Amino acid sequence: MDINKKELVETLTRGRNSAKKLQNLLIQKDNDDNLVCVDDLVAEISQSFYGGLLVLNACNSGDRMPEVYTGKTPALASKGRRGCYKRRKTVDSRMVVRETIEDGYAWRKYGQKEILNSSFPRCYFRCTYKQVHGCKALKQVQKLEDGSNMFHIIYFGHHTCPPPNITSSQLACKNSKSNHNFPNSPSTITKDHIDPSSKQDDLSNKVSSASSAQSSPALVWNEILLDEFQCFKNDGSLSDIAFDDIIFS
DNA sequence: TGGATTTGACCCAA
DNA sequence: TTGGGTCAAATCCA
Repeated sequence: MDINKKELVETLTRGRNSAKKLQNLLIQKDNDDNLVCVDDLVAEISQSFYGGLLVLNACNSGDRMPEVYTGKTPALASKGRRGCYKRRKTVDSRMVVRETIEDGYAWRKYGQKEILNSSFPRCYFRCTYKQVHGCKALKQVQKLEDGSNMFHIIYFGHHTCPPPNITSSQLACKNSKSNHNFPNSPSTITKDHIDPSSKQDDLSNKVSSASSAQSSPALVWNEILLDEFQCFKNDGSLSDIAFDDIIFS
């Protein structure tokens, strides 16, 4: 347990440091060469929070420490002939763990695979507007094994299509009971796509803010981090820690 | 009827 | 050799 706490502190500290670096980069924003670095930082921040969540879950359940996401997820990519592809570079990936898989964008499911040693399939989505706007955004969704009803979501690439007509503040916190509809999102996905057994769960109508980060990076990422923090806090795991203490101290 | 989803096959990287 | 990412025909549904 103490080891887990130490691991959690280290993981969240790493995320905090990455967030600081990212914040500085976004403020400077005067060098295009920083873009790849920003992506790396974003991925690391996301991974740090995911790792922290895994540690917390392990603490709560008394389970053995899970392996923390390392960012070395093999990935997909281009095509040509059927089944012909190159695995995607992880530098352009962003990972989140959420109770909901909705994010306001319109996604079209193009595949689903049973994953070895995993109870739940991994689902593959691409932007609905791939044809119209040539949007290359992709998304992988897999339900977590820990019974927490949360989803491991990995975004690849960025939306080049127009963003959904919502602001990040309109996006719901996962623990809110309100529902949101997005008229310009013809095919927003729900939990049913990943876990059909969850049809009765009204959480399926919630949205997340993760993939809206492309529109205004600094502000939105701040909100994403705050959102993640709120969820940890609502889990009861971070009740005595302030958001600013973790992220922007 | 057209767009979205399902699902088995294909094929590459590890 | 095998796990996993993608394709595309079949099917579903509004």
